Amino acid sequence: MIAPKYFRDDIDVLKNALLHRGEDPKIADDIMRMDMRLRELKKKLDDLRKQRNEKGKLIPKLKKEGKDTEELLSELKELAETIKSYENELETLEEKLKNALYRIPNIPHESVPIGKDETENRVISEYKGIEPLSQNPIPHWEIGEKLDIIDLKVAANLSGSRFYLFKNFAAKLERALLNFFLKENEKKGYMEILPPYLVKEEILYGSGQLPKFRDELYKTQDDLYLIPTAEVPLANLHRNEILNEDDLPLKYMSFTPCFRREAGSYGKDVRGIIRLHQFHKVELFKFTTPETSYDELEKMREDAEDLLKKLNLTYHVVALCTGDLGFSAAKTYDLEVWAPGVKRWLEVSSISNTEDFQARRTMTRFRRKGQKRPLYVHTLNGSGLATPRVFIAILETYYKDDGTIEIPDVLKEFM
RNA sequence: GGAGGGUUAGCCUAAUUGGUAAGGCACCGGAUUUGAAAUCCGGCGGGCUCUGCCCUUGGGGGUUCGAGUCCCUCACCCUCCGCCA
Repeated sequence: MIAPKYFRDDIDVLKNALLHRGEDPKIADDIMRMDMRLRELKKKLDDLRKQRNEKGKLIPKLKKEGKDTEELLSELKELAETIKSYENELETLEEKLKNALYRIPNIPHESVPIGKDETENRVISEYKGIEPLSQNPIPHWEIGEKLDIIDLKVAANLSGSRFYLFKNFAAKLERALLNFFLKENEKKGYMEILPPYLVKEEILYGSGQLPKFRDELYKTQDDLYLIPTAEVPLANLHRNEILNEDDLPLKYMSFTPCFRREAGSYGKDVRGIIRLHQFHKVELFKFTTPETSYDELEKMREDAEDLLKKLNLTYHVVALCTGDLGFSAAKTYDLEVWAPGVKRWLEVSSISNTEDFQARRTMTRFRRKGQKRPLYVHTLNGSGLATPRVFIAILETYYKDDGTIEIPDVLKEFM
């Protein structure tokens, strides 16, 4: 959530940010107008409440002295009604302002390239892994069928399209990958959290999925939502807390399934297991101070890259442009792995600094030594990493023409 | 699902028939000290346009001039019963 007070002097900063993201900048005017009226109302209410408190204290005093309180009581009754009506107006306005603010995306960092959509993203580095072991790499679904380890037909019978079912070697390889990720990340100081997979609505407001992306979420009859990523529970881990500066940065990771409705992606990635309603991911998450968050972003990117390097896979790093940036992010790197069978770059990690955007929504703060006022932390998230997309790259890269799959060395202990 | 008990600032604990949240511990800063302990002073929920004011007793609502206190409702925790991997 953005803070209106930062734009009081220069509303164009906000308008430009909205423009670069492809949003209507007009909403900025509405917000500043509401912000101004809100402050007026608060001031007015403060004064009225002060009057009420001061005069109310006189009542027991007058009674003790045996004096008549009737006149004062009727005055106070009127005052109470005035206060009530201002309170009603304030409440309505706060609701309206919050509603508007909840729908404003984060302000892009100055280093983010300006662009309208994903075509203007920038590839900033490329890592060359092992050459495909097959002369003529084939798509993972063909490998899966040949070896009888992926059964999309049964998955469709059980759950419909965009679900997968792994058998035997495939099931083991996916599990090995996830265990490998967890072990490597733990070495880098991320503490493992196993969170609930069902969360309350307000938790999704905190991380930024709601109110704008309701269509992407599965909701249960008890008004709990299936998490689309472990970022959701992790971002809310220290909700309403004031952390110690000495404890920062806090580094967490979670392995969870991720559930996404993928509404509006009909006809996209229909073959194979590239786009799914359920997949698995190890998520990395950090709570940092404002001045270290961009260094921590680079470190998190290196941590995620390290996993792909150890698997010896070809990948590149993409700096997202303003038009392709996610709602909560101020800056994002995508890691895309090369899948030689489908001949495509597949996004396996999206690493973002949300600055204080989520912290404002979740009220996650820290106190600096010797300072009274608590400050908002910065939060960062990134996959480290997601299956089965990494699985796809491994299958298509390590499949040999003799019909066997070589297992990367680092995975052997997990098989 | 049913019955009962509970929730006051990081923790612990008060608050006459309803009168405007009192203390303790811990922690932080300062004084004192060769240093430490002890002691003393100050701070120790949040916000603001900050000499001051407003809000804050699990959340929301109601009664009232005024609610920690009375009423309704929800959440969470504990105990027991039932069901259950």
